[in-house]
Amino acid sequence: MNIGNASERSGLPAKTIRYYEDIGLLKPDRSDNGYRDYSVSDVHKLRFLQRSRGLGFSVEECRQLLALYEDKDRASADVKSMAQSKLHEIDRKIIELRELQQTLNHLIAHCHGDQRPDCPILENISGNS
Amino acid sequence: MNIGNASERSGLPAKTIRYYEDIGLLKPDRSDNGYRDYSVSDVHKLRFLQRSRGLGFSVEECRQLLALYEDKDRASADVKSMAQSKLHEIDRKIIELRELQQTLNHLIAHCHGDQRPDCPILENISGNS
DNA sequence: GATAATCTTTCCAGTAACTGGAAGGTCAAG
DNA sequence: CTTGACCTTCCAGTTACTGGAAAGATTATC
Repeated sequence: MNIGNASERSGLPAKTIRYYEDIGLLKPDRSDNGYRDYSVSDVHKLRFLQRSRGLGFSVEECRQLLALYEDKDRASADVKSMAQSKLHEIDRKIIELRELQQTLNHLIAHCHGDQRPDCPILENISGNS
Repeated sequence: MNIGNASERSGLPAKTIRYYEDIGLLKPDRSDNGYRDYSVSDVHKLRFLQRSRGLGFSVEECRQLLALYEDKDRASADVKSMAQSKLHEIDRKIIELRELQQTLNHLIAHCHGDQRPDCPILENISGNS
């Protein structure tokens, strides 16, 4: 499939997809006309990149995560410990998102334009867990 | 408090804190010696920035969220709808993180170095919800 | 079959959000 | 009063895109 189609399915702009190829995150086939030809598996990788980038993982982290399910010859222990550490990171991110959510909920519930100078939200907004 | 202290408490490097000042996210006082002097409220903002940046919100989104609890004169409806839309974004992010988590769990459970070329993880990694 | 619209290609420059390093001023300890 | 750990500004470099030009390929319309 062409890049436009891959872009639509992955949610990433074509520009970004080409950039990801430049930095070696994937290597799609080329059609006879020179156009990039993306497989279903390529699209899965792109979609994966789209998500994890949007959730605060760096490109290098994404590269590792992609390698994780591509390097089939890797030792099981390696793979597991890598995935495990990312799982912990994700746990932490979910907790932080919940705290952010609480903060915004407090904001909605308690501050309707009439709050005092030292609104308690200020104490909460930094996530005092 | 000096920038080093603010850096420690917020989890942001001093460089980044100065950069955030450059782009107008906060304006700490200055001591007589010219050193930046951060208030507790400044540190809350920095901590807030540290978190939301790490969770995939852009600097401009963070600027809006900061404005949201600083602009005390704003119409309540404005504030609420803004916070509300961010809440929805956060909901979506939490769901995406859970899906990422599932993907990694499957990876750990099913792929210990002996998977076939078309590992089912590939289907899952893109989050087919 | 010409032509126009809509792809696609590469390349190069610009932006966003930092990050590192130099050159120099300030401060607290010994 | 000097040493070391701070702090300052400024300028250059990096990461991760993003926009635009110039040109070739494909598809739609006349």
